[in-house]
Amino acid sequence: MPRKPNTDCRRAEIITALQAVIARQGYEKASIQAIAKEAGLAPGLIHYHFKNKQEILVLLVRKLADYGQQRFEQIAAQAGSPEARLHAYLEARLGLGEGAAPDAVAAWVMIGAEAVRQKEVRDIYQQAVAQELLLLTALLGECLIAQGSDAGKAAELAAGLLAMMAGAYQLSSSAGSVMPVGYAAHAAKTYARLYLDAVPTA
Amino acid sequence: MPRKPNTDCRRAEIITALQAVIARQGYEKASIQAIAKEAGLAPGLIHYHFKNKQEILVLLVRKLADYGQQRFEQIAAQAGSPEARLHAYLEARLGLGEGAAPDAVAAWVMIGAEAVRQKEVRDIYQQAVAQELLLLTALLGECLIAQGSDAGKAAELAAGLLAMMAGAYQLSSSAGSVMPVGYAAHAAKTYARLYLDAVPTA
Amino acid sequence: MPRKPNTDCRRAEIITALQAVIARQGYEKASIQAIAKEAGLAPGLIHYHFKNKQEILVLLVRKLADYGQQRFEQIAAQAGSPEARLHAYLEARLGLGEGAAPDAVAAWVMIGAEAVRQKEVRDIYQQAVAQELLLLTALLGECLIAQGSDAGKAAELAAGLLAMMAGAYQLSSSAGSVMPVGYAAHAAKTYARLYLDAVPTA
Amino acid sequence: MPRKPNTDCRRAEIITALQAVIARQGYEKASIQAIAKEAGLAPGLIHYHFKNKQEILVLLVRKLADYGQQRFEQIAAQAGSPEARLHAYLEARLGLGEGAAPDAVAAWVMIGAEAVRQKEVRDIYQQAVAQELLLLTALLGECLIAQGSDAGKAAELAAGLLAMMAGAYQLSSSAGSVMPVGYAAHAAKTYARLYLDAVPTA
DNA sequence: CATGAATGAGCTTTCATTCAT
DNA sequence: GATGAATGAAAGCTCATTCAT
Repeated sequence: MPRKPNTDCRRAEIITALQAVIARQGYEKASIQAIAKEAGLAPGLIHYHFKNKQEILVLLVRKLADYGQQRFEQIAAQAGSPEARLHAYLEARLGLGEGAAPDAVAAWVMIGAEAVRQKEVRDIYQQAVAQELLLLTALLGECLIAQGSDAGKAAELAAGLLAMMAGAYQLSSSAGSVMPVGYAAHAAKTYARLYLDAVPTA
Repeated sequence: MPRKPNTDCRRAEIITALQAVIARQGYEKASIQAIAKEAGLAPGLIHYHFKNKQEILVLLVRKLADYGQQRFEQIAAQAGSPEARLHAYLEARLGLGEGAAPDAVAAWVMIGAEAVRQKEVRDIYQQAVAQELLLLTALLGECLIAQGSDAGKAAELAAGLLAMMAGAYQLSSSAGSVMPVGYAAHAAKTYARLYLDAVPTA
Repeated sequence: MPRKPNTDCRRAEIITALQAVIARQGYEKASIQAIAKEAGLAPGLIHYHFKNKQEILVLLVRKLADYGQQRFEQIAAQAGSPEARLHAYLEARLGLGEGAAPDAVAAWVMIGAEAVRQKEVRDIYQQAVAQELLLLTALLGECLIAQGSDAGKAAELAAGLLAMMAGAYQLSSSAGSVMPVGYAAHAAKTYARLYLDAVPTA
Repeated sequence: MPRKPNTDCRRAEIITALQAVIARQGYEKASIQAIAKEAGLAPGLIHYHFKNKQEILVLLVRKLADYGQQRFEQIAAQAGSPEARLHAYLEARLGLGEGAAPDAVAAWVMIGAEAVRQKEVRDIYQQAVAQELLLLTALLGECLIAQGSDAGKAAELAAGLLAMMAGAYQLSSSAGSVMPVGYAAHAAKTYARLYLDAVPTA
């Protein structure tokens, strides 16, 4: 009587545990022991399910990147004007950045640092950034078209907004107490609004 | 004939070496061996000049924070309109962020991640962020007053700009190749310009 | 099939190994390598079973103190006169001090030196000394009462005997060859006998 | 104009500094840096005056042993009865052991532990112990002869008294607070008095 | 699948000793 | 004589990884 395989769920548990530990400790200090403890598993089991620590990290990066992507798809699927979608997007990203899922945000910040030194992480991280940039550009492009403007300026604004988002994540994790409360979503919306308004209609 | 102390210069060398290594490897992977090699010194000498690794980090954080502060003071000392000073400031910060001193920028990004997990680093980091926020707020306040507006909105804009700057640093270090070239300084100036223009004159 | 834990026995082995090494080398020179070698284990395993070296020491001190306590209880449980118990006690302590368990004696001497500089060791050591003093005082008190004297003088004699015992341990470990053979148990018994006889009966 | 050599006084300063540090820290933890700091000298100077750390230790052991010897000679030089000399001796040794020169006593205790593991130290330590034993035996022999008894029993009593003294030193350094105040000199005198009285006159 | 003991490399840190000045 | 920088070998400790059970 073979056991029912539970590999998939164990793997997910372990990845989630790494997310929690990495958010507190960073990747280097996220020891296998600590991950196992967080997941409530025996240390030896980690290497049964994963070849090595790096593999868990890679899958966590993918998971977090996909999570953002899914959120966008939900938003995109929503009915409503381009501008409504943009607001929903920024709210989803930056409302979250300020307390909603500090775990995921801090983990993402740590991964950003890890991306500086590990090519494998950097590749996935850059892919996620590029994708996000594309999505945001598309979203802004729709807004511009909806107001009868040329969509060409969307890329520039998207880059600025993405930087603002990345910075808001970083600062909320490391210096949240010295920043104004809840500034980020509002600042991003204002920036977008002013910028879009400034693009001349065709 | 007593030997002439050279501690100050050695300490500076070691701090600079840590900056270089931390920019490539992060703090955890910046081993004493690696720092010593970077500085061209024997490993044991590091601990002759510093109590421990943490002390070097703390001094590096201070040095980088002071560096930014000094740059601002140079700018502030320059003659010119508030707006000219603002532009000079953003150029100094973000021109730098895009290639001028990648070493310092990457080190600062790594330190931001370290700040998430180490209280001692976090405290200094937050102090630096708070200081930067004050400077930027003051700078923007002058701009608003110069155009006959109320300075009250300066803090909000300052927070948004600071986030954009932090994000630009982060992305330039970890995903520079997927971002548009030289977007950051321009995006920040545009954001500031549009925002300031939108504040009604008294 | 979970693996059966063997931590308790491994810990005991390691503590015993420390006792052997400390008896030869003292605590500072009892390196983890040396302890591991003595126990026939890999060095890394020591820190799997113990948080740090200090923890092993503390447990060794406790073990040795308890060992003395148990010996006393065996003696106290024996039938016989107070004086017989006293003789058995001194024989147990000082016969031991002169060859019976040189390992434990030398380790105890080294621990006494360590107690001078480490508060944590000192606390346990003092507790053991205080306990021994109480036991000896009680034992002597019974002797005095048995001969119809006041038990008040017991404390003074107990202190003197304890010092003689501690000194005999010290000298047997560091200068055994220059002391008369087997003097200690006899000297202690003589001291006790003369002292007790000198206390007036009520 | 040649400098006046101050080697002898420097060496004495360094030896005294080792005594102070060893009393607090033990020999292993008495680093050259710590000794130099205690003596108010530059670290490099230590090895100018001494071949190595061991040499300082050896000289300290000699110094402490000689110190005891000198004290005895002063006593021996005093006029008075053998018994008066014995009392003066015990007072000198054990009054000292209970607070008068805790520095020297603690250092001696540490050296006793070091003697267990270092042959070179052990040799000097044993020599000092043997010498002390001889002195004490002689002193007690005089007392016995003065009372018309045979001096043969002196050695046995001397050994017991020496152990009591060594133990009093050990306990005053490591567990002074749990022992009765000032017990040692009195206990030793009582022990000697009772023992001497019990030896039959010829 | 699961457990937890075991291994050994690598880290930070301490320190006796040497040596240029 | 004197200074203090410099060296390199060890120490304690952490940890990814392996493996017997």
